[in-house]
Amino acid sequence: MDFPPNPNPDDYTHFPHNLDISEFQLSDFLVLDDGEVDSVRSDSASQSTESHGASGSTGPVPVNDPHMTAATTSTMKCKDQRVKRSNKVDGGTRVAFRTKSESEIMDDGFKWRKYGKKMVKNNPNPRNYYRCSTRGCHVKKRVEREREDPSYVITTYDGMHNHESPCILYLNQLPWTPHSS
DNA sequence: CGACTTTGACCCGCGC
DNA sequence: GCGCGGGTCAAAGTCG
Repeated sequence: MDFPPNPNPDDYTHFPHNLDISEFQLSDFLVLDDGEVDSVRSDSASQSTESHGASGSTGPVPVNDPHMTAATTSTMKCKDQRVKRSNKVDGGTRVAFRTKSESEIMDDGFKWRKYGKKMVKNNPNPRNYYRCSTRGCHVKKRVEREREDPSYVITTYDGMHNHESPCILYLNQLPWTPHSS
């Protein structure tokens, strides 16, 4: 078995701890009007510390988002109509991360295959579509740069992985890892 | 040669 | 009903 993909050790030692990151659960606020978005996010923030980070990569982990801009919320609200259609995704779990990174490739330990690229309205930057390349796993993610500040990358995960990260599997095989017991 | 990326076409839901 | 826009498909090209 090959070493799991992690080509950007300088950018991320492990997803996504040392990033300037913000995250939110789209399913929580997409259906809301402008005025309600903040209150919901603030409410979600109270849960965030318990489930710190998303190193598990799959669970919804809403946090308060000091970086969230009006532009971001408007962009996300545009997705509302698509969400209604794509709610059939596995598990219905949808989590988005907003990270400050020069690279659009968020290495979260899983292996992704790109299946589409699209220019979206109100954003000069293309949106990329990825699907988990593990057989039987239908998790998808969208990656796009924020229009207002291209140094931020918005990554949206759809669905739950039905397998361990190749990273975890590899670590489990190592004799010194605590997972091996 | 298999896995992956690219990219134009197509499909579908929504608003007007 | 029609046009628009987002999401997906699939063929062709690329790479290791």
